[in-house]
Amino acid sequence: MRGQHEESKQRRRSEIVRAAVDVFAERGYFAARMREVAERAGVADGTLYLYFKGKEDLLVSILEEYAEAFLLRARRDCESLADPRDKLRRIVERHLVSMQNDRALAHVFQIELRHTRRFLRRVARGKVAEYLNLLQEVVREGRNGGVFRRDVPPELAARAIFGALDEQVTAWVLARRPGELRGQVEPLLKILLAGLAPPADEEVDHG
Amino acid sequence: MRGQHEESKQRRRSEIVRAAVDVFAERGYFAARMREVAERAGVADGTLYLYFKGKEDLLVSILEEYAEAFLLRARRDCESLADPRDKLRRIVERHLVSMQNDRALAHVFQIELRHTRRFLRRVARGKVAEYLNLLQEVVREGRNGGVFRRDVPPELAARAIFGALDEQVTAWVLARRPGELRGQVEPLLKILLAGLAPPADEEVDHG
Amino acid sequence: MRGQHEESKQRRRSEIVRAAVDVFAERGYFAARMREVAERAGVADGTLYLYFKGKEDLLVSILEEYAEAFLLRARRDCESLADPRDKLRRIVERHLVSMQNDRALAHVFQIELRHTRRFLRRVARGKVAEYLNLLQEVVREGRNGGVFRRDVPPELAARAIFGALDEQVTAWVLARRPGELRGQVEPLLKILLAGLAPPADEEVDHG
Amino acid sequence: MRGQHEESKQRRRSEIVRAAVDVFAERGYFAARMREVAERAGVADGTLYLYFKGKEDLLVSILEEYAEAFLLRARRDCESLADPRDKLRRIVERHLVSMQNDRALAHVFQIELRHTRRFLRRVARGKVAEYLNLLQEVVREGRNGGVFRRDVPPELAARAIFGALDEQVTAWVLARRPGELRGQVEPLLKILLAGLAPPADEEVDHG
DNA sequence: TATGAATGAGTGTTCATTCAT
DNA sequence: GATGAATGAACACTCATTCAT
Repeated sequence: MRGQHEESKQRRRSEIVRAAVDVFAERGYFAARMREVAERAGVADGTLYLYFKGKEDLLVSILEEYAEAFLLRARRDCESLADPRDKLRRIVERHLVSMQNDRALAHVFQIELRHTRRFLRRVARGKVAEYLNLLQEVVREGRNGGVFRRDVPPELAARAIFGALDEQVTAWVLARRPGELRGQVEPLLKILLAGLAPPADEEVDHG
Repeated sequence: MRGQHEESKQRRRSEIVRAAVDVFAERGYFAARMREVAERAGVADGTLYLYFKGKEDLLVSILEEYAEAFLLRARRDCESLADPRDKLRRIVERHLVSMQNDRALAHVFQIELRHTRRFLRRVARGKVAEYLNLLQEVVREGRNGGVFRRDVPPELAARAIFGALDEQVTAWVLARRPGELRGQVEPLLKILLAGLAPPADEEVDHG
Repeated sequence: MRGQHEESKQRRRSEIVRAAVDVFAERGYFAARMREVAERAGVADGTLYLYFKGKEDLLVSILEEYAEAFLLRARRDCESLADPRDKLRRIVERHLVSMQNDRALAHVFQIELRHTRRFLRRVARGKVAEYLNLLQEVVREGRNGGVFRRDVPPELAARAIFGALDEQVTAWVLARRPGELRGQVEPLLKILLAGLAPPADEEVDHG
Repeated sequence: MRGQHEESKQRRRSEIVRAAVDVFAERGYFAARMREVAERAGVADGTLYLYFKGKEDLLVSILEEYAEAFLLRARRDCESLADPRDKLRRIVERHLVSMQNDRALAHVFQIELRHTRRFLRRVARGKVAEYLNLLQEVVREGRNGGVFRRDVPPELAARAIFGALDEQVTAWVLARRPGELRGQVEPLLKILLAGLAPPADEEVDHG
């Protein structure tokens, strides 16, 4: 049957992507060997090329498979919540918890995906751009709703939020004895929400 | 004279480091060829190895030469100012302006220096750690002085500040049509200072 | 079929070893280029490394492939003969004739295999040691049988035999107009057999 | 004064040659660095080239300085003795004792001087050829005097003598726990003299 | 589809030698 | 003569990718 076939193909693809995450996290992208990915996935060298164009495509696929899923969940979260501050809260929480739940993946996201300018510009930042757009949207909503300040450009605010989050994760990934990421949700939110809150003297739009 | 000799040696070293910054920024660290660095610096291939152990040492030296200078200036700034909020303002300003003034260097800092976990952990993050320590110190002072909030760990706050700054620079480096980094100083400071300000309900230490 | 596969693999391996013998003999080990060996064997550069660890392993393999075969034949010869003098005669004959039949190989044996102390000690001399052991065994037998002198240590005698043989081959290999090695069998044997014969005044063991 | 100057120049030259012997013996010719030779001799890198054409010339000079001296002494020995058997005895003794007295030099002679065919043919074997000529001369005298056999070509006999000697030294140089070379003089002579003695049935020339 | 043997492009680094001082 | 900083040619090996089976 066709469907079954498709499904098994998809499953193998995912297995290979997972193997790549683990190998890239262990060895680093450049030191990682396609052969090792193949071995870990339980297939022959050549089989990798039936599913992926090459080594870089494998990296891209990691990003697509996992970042896409993350973005999807984040967008759904936002749809299900009304207050932009709640949306932000949920995003921060999901971001940190997701990373904590899969350290190998976090490693790949924080380090391996940032290798070359070309890659960064064309691929990785594409997903980051989507993420930044989502954050920007939330910020914009908050501005319009009067719960976030209007005196900073939403793009800048979105980048600040992402950067603050991103750096917590990077530090955690590189730490020899990593602590808890989840525990950083609340303190980080305090800073971000206070930082985004309208200043006392800000004129409010009284529709 | 010995001093003159030492001096000319140091000058040549710096010329090579500069050539490396430019080549690494243009091609990326891995795609960069030592030969190209040598040509750009106006020396023979082998001469590079009289001044540096190898390609990676060249990367490390970039970090050391420029990051060290940046840190030194940042520390001096802090010493010359009393209010932690002013210190933060000056650091943010210096960070963004320094990067804007040397885009090739910014490129190397934001992208090329993050290549491998080993390198990141052992070398690049060493300097970041120093920077984070400086930020942490400022935050701590602010807490003690009652101008910054006490309900978030200073390490986390420092990472949030650094991350927010870092992401602005990365976006600027990757942008096809980069705008002004300097113009982001004030809006970013608004967010950071508001985010760090003591909440209205925080108990204040009245010495 | 598995056997066929193994067989073809073995054949290719031998072809590469042969190519290496010829190239090493022509250019010398250090001046020889792996690329040239590959070309001569009709394979790609990288293929060499599927069969051998590297350039030195190729040298070792020459020794193993050919010296092993020589030693095997020499041992069989000895087993098939009773009189130690006949054994010696056969060894000398085989040694000189083998070399004469493959001058490129002789070149590699006499010169290229002696390059570095480390190599000599660990590898080449291992085979020489086996050869010396065989010669020693023959000498010892001759002593016990009363046909060889007892007043010299068998190890020394074995080395003298080997050295005398070896030097004939070296001279032949280096000669611009090499003569016949085979013709040296009889005169050399005269010296060796007379040199090893028990002296007139030696006490004989009358079982 | 000119003579003094020449003398000091000659002394420095010898110091460098000695340094080369030691470094080549320790590291092997190829692994040896000119810089190390210079350091050991207490001169700057460039100074080596005031005394020698290059690395290979240094090797040649070792041969010339030491082999020449050896040959000279050997020739004098022969002149001072009448009986060819005594000459052979003295040569064997000198050969083994000289080597034993300078193991580093022996190492260079037995191994490092045999590196490349070109070198071997043009240089090293030149000295060996002189040595072989001397041995041949002794053998020829012995033949004429009726004390050595006539049924083997003197060249072959000379090579057999040299080879037998040479192999004792090589084994000693490569031995991890080298014994005494001097002790091998007598047993080796027994074999050689017996091997060269006229066979019982040989017709004797009664001039 | 899957295999895995074969391919071959690509480069950092060493070190003998030179030569301006 | 002596120095030693500078030169630049030279090459084994890896590994992502292909393709005949």
